[in-house]
Amino acid sequence: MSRVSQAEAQANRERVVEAASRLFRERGVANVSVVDVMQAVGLTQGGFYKQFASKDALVAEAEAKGFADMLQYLAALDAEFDGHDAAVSALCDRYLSTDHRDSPGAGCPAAGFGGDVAREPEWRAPYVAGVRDMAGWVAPGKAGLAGLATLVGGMLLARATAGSPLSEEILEAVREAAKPAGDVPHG
Amino acid sequence: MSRVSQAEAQANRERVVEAASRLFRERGVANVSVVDVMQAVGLTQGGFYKQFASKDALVAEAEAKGFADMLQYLAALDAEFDGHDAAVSALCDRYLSTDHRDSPGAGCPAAGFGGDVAREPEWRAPYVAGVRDMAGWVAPGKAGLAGLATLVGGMLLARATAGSPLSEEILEAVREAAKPAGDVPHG
DNA sequence: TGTACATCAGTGAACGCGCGTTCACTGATGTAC
DNA sequence: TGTACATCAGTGAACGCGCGTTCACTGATGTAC
Repeated sequence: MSRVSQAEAQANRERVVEAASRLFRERGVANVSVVDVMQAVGLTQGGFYKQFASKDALVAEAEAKGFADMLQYLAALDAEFDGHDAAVSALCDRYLSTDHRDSPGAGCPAAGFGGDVAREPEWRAPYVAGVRDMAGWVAPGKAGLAGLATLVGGMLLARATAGSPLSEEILEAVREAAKPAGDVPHG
Repeated sequence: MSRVSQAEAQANRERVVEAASRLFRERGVANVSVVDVMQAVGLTQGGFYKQFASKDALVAEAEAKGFADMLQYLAALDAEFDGHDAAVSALCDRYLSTDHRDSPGAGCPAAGFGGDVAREPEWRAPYVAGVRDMAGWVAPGKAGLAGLATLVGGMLLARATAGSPLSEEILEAVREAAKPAGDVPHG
């Protein structure tokens, strides 16, 4: 295969960003190579630089894609539940689940990219925008920031202790603490 | 320099663990090489394997050292303040400070190692033990786990957004939410 | 206490390997006429 | 619509580099007598 159509090239580019967004969240940016990403979409490494200036540039796009997907998921929760409070409560349950803990590649970008972004100032712009958006959905102002911090911290601790009973204890404890007061259980 | 005394060798070994514990928290395990660690204590890379089986083995010791230092710090807080509740409240203020945000190498190991440990099952044993100890100090049972999650999540988000005003907003919001109810301000 | 020698912490060069990036090349796509 | 050719997405080999780890060597330490 050599040249492909412009539409196919654009689709390939998007698939690269999606694969990178997933792999970076699963293994961390430093543990995923350009070869890994390109192989994940069935291409060879050489073509990468026809689409991206550098691996760093891909990281920024992968973050933005992760947050865009997350916001879409949050909007879908609002559509699914009757009232925003119920949607927020449902997010707490789903966020602090073993499913989410064990699927970082498809999970929250604030948790999945946080460790890497904390160390690399160059990657912060999409992260800052994404955190503002997510926190704003959880609740206006400080309550949303604090609520998001609890969710993200709970997920980080649950993942870092996965395989020990402590991990499930953390999920349960944070689930109870994070849900809006006066909430009733739902399935 | 060639052979040194047994006491000096033991001291060198401890200095290596301390330097590794600091560097790993600052830059992440994957971004710190064995050469980096040995240079930080003024030794050459070859001698590393006289003291440690592998870089992985060093990670486990560096985690344990980080948590041991943290627990010592928490014990010192209890000695400094009048009553455990006051000590916990003081921890929230100091934990969620810009000083702590900007000093990951000397800061909380649950936050500093969390991102790496979440990805590497082999490194989890010291982390699980450390999180249990820290959470137990914050409060017994689920309240301690949830409280620690909020602190760790707040610090992760604050570090990943450092350089933006959002970072300080997060610290303030989580500080207010994390402190025990009915607490009075202190300096 | 003094001597002879075995031990081994630390040195520094080397190893194979995978990394991010570059580049000459390929050949279907897209375009000018 | 058909032809001629320029474009450029993707290939695959190569680059210099830093990684974790190994190893022959050094010489002061530690010990046996």
